[in-house]
Amino acid sequence: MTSLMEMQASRPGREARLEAIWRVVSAIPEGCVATYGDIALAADPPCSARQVGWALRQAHPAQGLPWHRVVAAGGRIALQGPSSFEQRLRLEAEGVKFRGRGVRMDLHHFRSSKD
DNA sequence: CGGCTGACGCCGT
DNA sequence: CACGGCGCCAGCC
Repeated sequence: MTSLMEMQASRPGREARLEAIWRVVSAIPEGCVATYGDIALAADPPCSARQVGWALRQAHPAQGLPWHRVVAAGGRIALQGPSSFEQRLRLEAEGVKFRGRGVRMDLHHFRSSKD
């Protein structure tokens, strides 16, 4: 009996939270970007921006999640190293314009239909 | 239990 | 623009 209870008690929804966040991310249209904070608030239930970063890290490449469309506040690329380069290339391939180090949020910022 | 580390965000200096 | 501090939260040691 502990097995069932333990399953719900020890993991109150690790997977559920991941899916809630992934769902919002996958809804970002091509050529658009959203911030970690946006995703956090749009998720159901809402969470913190940190958790969004955590969720993206847990995601598998095979999921085909558009992780590159998630940027930090102000359009900054939060990833570091080679990954940040890859993210920028992927975004530019979708027609996303940059200004300096960050995305032109005035052109590509996507907001959930609910707002 | 405590401390450290991140794909965060915001505000102050 | 560069730090630095604080809140935030999951994971690891």
